[in-house]
Amino acid sequence: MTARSGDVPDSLSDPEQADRMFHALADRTRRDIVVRAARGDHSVSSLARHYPMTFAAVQRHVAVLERAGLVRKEPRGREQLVRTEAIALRQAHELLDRLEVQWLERFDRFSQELHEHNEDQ
Amino acid sequence: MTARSGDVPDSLSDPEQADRMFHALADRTRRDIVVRAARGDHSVSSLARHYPMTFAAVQRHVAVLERAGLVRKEPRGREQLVRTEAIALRQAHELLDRLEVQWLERFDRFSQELHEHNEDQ
DNA sequence: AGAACCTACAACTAAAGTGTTGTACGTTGT
DNA sequence: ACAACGTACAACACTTTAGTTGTAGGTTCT
Repeated sequence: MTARSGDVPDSLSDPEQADRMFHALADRTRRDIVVRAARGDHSVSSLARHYPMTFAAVQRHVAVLERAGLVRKEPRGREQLVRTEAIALRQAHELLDRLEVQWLERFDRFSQELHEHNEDQ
Repeated sequence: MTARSGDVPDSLSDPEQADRMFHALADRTRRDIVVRAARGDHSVSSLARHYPMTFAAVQRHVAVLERAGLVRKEPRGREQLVRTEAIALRQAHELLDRLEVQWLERFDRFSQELHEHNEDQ
């Protein structure tokens, strides 16, 4: 077995997973759900009460977050408790790191060249 | 004047700007453009040669990145040089930080409670 | 001037995202 | 058993997005 059930999808090596992750974060309601579900467990319907939309709409938002690996649902009697998956947020962090590192490398090259020019004077 | 021309939009306090930023990153081609434009300046058409789509399509991707504040176009003769805006990437970082911090706070409370339980034994 | 190149933008099609309502089914509690 | 609650999911309408092609205008170079 290469992956346990419940493992977080790998957004670092799978571009489509990265797509899903950033897309999931590109919505105000979904970001708010991530924050609430990070503070503590909430059922889908208790989450739904905070937003100006139907339960079904919030249910779909949670599904988007779940497919992105940002959130996990755990059945608890008749309700589903939603929990934020911290590992996925770290992955998003590392993805941004990679983009930023590229920039810094270029910045370093640039300032190095600048330095060499100054030495010529 | 409260904002200079060329300032990066504030994705931290403006939810719609955060939407634009994450949405811009939720596409493989656009992430790749960010990386290339971070390594060095590229015209839109030189960027376009790397992707299996028309120049117009890539031009639109650059426009999405530009509206998100992730990239900046600078006219250079007949071409437009695309440069990655590092500040915007930092803002995305900080947005993720906020989400993660919420989780860590909850984790701290949880481990604190756990600790108190252990002390009872 | 004229050819080649880069960009800007409108119009169009196809696909995906977001919300709604309605229906169905398991769970809880009286 | 029955009502109330929580969830799942399909069908539908509307909007947005991603790609295409076509047209037009400015720049570079001979």
